[in-house]
Amino acid sequence: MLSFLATVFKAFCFSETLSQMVLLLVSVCMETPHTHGHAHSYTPTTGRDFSLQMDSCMNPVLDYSAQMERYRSFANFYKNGAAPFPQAAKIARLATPIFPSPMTPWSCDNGMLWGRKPPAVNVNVNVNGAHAHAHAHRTAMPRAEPLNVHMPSKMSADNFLSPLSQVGGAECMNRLKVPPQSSGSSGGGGAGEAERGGATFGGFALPPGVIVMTTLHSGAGSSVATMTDSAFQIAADCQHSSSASCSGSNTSTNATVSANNSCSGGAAKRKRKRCGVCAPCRRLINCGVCSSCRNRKTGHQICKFRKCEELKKKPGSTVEVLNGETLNLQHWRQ
DNA sequence: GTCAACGTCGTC
DNA sequence: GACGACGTTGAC
Repeated sequence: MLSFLATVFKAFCFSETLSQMVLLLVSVCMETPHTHGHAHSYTPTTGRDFSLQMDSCMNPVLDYSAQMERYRSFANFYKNGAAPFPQAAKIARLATPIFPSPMTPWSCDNGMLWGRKPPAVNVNVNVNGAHAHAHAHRTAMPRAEPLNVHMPSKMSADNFLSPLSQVGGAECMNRLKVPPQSSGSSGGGGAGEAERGGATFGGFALPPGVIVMTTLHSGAGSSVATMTDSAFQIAADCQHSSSASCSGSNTSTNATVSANNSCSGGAAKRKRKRCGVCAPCRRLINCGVCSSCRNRKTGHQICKFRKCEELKKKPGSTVEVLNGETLNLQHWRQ
């Protein structure tokens, strides 16, 4: 009987609505034990029985305050220097912001999310003054707003999933559906689509603010939470603005970009712009625990996990090709 | 003016 | 090379 109920519930969770799906996934992930060595108040269940898993899945959601306490304990743990901050691989696993709400899981001086519209992204990377069109038709990153901006106001106080829960499955899919990438978006389809088009989940795109979690239930009943690269980030807004090119754009943003970049030709050294398309650029959340985040006030540096891949390289060392791939010239010459 | 963040420099 | 501090730029 329990097995039957478990099966029914499992099917329900994975088919009814995305919200219920995410609820389950987040709950499972909350159960994922972490390895940074300090004790927490909750007791992870091993999942011998699915009904037990269900209990363990639901409790973290129901007991939201307890979960927030857990997150805060993480923050205090690292903030107090109780242990060296784990390296990147560990960060992705431990510091994954499984945020069940717009609330910040740990204190961060910038509130984890961008609070203002990012500056226009770099739409062309040039070498020797020659410009290349940005492959993505976007002139600026979409404004990253607190998640509850997009949600009904009552949501934050009650259930972070309620807005999604209030819609049926079909409507939910419609809401989540991101307009398909324009075929004219520089012809960069194929492998790069997922990268530019935001996170997808089970064949449908996810809107900004949805954290993608995937779980694998092994035959032994143990729940394993895995994450895609996009899981750590809030899916980027897929809305692309008008084509960004040095010659064709008539938007003010593009005009600015053009003026600020090589199209103006041999301008003095200027701040480079984030490419806006690499994975770090599309990440909207500051990790809150890296050195850049911790030293935000004095370091003036962007979160290490949001540092543009292009800006990490030395100026002039890369060239962007039309299909969106970036080639390292130094490597290219070898 | 405020704020985010790039560039640069000094230190380790 | 990594890191932190600071000046500065650019968007708002």
